[in-house]
Amino acid sequence: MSDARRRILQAAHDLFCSYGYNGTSLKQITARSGLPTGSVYHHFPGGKEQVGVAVVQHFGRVYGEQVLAAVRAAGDDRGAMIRAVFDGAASVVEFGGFVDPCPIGGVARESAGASGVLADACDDVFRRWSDAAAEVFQGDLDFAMALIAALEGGFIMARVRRSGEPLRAIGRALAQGRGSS
Amino acid sequence: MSDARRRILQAAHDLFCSYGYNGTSLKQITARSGLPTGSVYHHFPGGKEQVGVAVVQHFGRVYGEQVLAAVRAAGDDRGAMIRAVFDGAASVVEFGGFVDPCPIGGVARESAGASGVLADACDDVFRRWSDAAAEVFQGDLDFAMALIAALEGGFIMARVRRSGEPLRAIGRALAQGRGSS
DNA sequence: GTCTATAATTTGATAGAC
DNA sequence: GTCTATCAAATTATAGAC
Repeated sequence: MSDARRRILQAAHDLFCSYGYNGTSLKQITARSGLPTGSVYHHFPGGKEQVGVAVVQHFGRVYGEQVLAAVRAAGDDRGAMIRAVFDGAASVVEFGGFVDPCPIGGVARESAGASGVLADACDDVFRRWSDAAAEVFQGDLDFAMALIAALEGGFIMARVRRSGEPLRAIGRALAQGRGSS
Repeated sequence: MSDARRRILQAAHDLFCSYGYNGTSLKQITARSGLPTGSVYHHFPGGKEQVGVAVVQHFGRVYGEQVLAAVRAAGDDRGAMIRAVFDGAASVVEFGGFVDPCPIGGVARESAGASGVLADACDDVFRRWSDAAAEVFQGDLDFAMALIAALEGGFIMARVRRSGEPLRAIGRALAQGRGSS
């Protein structure tokens, strides 16, 4: 991947995390990446929508690996795993000034009714995350999806409250009765 | 509440559910409500942001009552309650053509990094929902928040997949070990 | 591949007649 | 309270020099 492409994706990612997909303009992306409009359209002829798809695909993989690593690091105890993920998410949100730590959920909600290719890219990421998490949880795909959904919802609640506590509360609730240590 | 105000709120609600807050223009709201720009600014001098706050406050109350009624109707069995809520949500999403059944979560995510008054209105709604649900669940505020977060996340997953199944899967997972019938 | 200039449209919002 | 006309700014996208 070229340096220019990387800078565009990183800038778009950061802006989507703060303002969402529709709330971010192409001008903001060029300003933050330091590259002019022409370069963005050279690397992404499909314009903003193609940038969005690339952000979802690239960072969907990155965050999937990160969360999975955090889950595995927590060991065998399922309750401890859950607590570790949500407590970690709370810390990240608090430390980051209550910016969305991941752009996927926001892009998904904004694109669901408007852009088929963006929505499909988001669905694909959710499927990969769910399948990967299900492996850790002894094939329990239902619980894996519940975990991801609760994480996405928790990000929303934590951001508008400007507090990591909702995420920690959700982690406590989900760990309950799941072998929490 | 005047008829004009009601029509504006309903139009904005419907559009937010389909396209989100930033994805909806004032022109779309006037077209759908059948009222001109001047009327919108007469009833909402604060413009689009004030319309957004009013939508969140009004429909936050409406949907809070609806979900609470559904929860109570399911009876004493906590697992059955949870299943009823998520199965019901899945049906609503499927029947509605995979439009968001509630605009709050989307507005919350889009406003969190941009509009203080909108984010505060969303936080207020989440607090009311959580407190009301906690009463049903014997004061378990953690679990009430987890339920709401999972519902919000489930809406996102269901919409991009164009299927109610993610919501049903999440309901099964959360009901597990909670006295499901 | 990078950059500037600009086109065509849409945005939220205002003014003022009725 | 309703409605039309309009503004200034921002939007995505394109053309073409370098």
